[in-house]
Amino acid sequence: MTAEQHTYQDLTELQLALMEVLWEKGEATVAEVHDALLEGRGLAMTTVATLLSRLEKRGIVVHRSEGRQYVYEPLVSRDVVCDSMVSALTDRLFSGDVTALMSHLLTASAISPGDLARVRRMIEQSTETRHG
Amino acid sequence: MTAEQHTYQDLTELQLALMEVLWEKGEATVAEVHDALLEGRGLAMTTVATLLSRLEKRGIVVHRSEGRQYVYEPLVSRDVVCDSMVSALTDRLFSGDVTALMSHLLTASAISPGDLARVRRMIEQSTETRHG
DNA sequence: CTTGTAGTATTACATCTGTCGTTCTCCCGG
DNA sequence: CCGGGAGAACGACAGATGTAATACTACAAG
Repeated sequence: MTAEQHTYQDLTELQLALMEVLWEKGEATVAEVHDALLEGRGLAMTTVATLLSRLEKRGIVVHRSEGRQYVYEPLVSRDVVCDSMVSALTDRLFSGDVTALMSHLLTASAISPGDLARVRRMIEQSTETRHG
Repeated sequence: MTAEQHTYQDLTELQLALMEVLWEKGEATVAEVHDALLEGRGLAMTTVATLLSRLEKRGIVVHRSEGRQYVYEPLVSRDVVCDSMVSALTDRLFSGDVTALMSHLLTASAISPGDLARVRRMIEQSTETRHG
């Protein structure tokens, strides 16, 4: 349990949207990210460029030049970000108690019986994996 | 499934800390909140006052005057905030799929066998509650 | 060599957050 | 009636974020 440094890599909705594009494509030019985001939000190209460069300043992505374009590529995996953000929430709201989060999900939240069954199956698998 | 309005009440770590005090005490003066937070962070009284008034502007707390002091009191329950923040995360990271979050918690995260057992018990209870 | 243009770099601005210092006010003790 | 304090009101400032206009640059076509 050497996990004690509080360096959550929390991303906002918009930042996550950009990253999502990079994660999916592996890498992408500013224009490509812009196009991929066009569905839904009408951001200017310069806006996307700004966002991307800020993300780079934070060490979350890097770019290389290709011709006169920048090709961005993620430096952190989706999994790492998920872990980080879920952990942050668990810490903030439930003092780091994962089961408390689970409990919340199972009760307060609107979870359908079908979901419940699926989750139960997941748990069983998890248990087996551990045992075997 | 009429849950489609995106009005998450997301609170930051610090804002949550303030709220935690109010939720615990039911209500509190600025000084009381300040004192309760002193352990760990050394915020100035004015800082706490500012934070609290900003929270009020957002409709999350209210205050009444008592003598020459302000007594703040929460307007939203802890549960509502938890719901909101967990939903926000689920939406952002897993497109609203609660089971995906669960799955993440069961695999990627460090969850102990004991926790797993506890969760399984919770699931069983949940199922029974639904059926019975 | 000139110019249009695609694409990056720079600058800007509003809002939110964390953090106070300073000022204003009003009540208590003398 | 007056001065000191306790506490609220106001204003400030820096950093992050969302959003973009404008300026600059370098290459391709003529």
